[in-house]
Amino acid sequence: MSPSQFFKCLSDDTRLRCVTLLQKEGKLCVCELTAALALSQPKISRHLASLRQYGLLQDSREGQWVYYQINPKLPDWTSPLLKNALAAVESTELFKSDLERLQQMDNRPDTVMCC
Amino acid sequence: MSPSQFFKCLSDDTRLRCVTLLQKEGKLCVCELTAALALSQPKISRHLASLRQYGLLQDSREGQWVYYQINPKLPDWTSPLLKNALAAVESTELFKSDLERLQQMDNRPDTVMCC
DNA sequence: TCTTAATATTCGAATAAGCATATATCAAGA
DNA sequence: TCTTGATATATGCTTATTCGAATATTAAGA
Repeated sequence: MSPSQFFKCLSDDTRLRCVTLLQKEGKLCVCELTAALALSQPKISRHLASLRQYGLLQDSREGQWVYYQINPKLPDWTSPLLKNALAAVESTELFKSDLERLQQMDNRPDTVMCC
Repeated sequence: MSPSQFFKCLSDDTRLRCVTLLQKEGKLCVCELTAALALSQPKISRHLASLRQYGLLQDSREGQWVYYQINPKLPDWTSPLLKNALAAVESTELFKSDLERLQQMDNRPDTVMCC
């Protein structure tokens, strides 16, 4: 992935919010991201797919759920950018609402499926 | 400027190369950027105008020449990101060529106009 | 197998981006 | 004022992006 492609991944609010949440939470499934961002499922899914195609995210299926996380095999130059992007987005109202909706979500798969 | 708008500014190769050169050189006029990137003048000018409209760049006319530089009044969260972007782009072949063409440019206004 | 929840994909439409070419503006100097 | 070099903008076109709505797929459980 080239630098400009990396920035293109973060150039859309929906994608940037997903990537930021994933940095903060580690691993989230599509329904959690859908609830957190309060957007339609196809919209979230489409953006996650494009982030995966660029190599920024990695997906893994666990039963019914598909989890996404930041691809651990990204080139070195991306880490500081991701870290500073997180810092920039974290303080926005938009992102605070995302986090709040995520925490207040009912039936989060992690808590339901355990053991 | 929102974070996603900031990233959109850097999501195009032409714009990213301009911003990177400007970070490295401080201040360049349109003809220098045109020579460095080896692209058409209208193309460069259009992208510079959009970077200016987003507030990422600042322009200043000095006689015939219009100089562009990184806007010194950017929000704080942009500085580390710009620094990271510079580091990421600097090592690319594309950018090395840009720098080389700039250094080998004839009649650079800075050198010609002095005193 | 039937159903349901989760996720992905397709389709068509609207909008935005990007480009090359041509032309306009602006400043300096003859 | 005329010309020239530097820069900006307009035009017409093509391609990308984004979206909502509908539909397909997948996995789990009854």
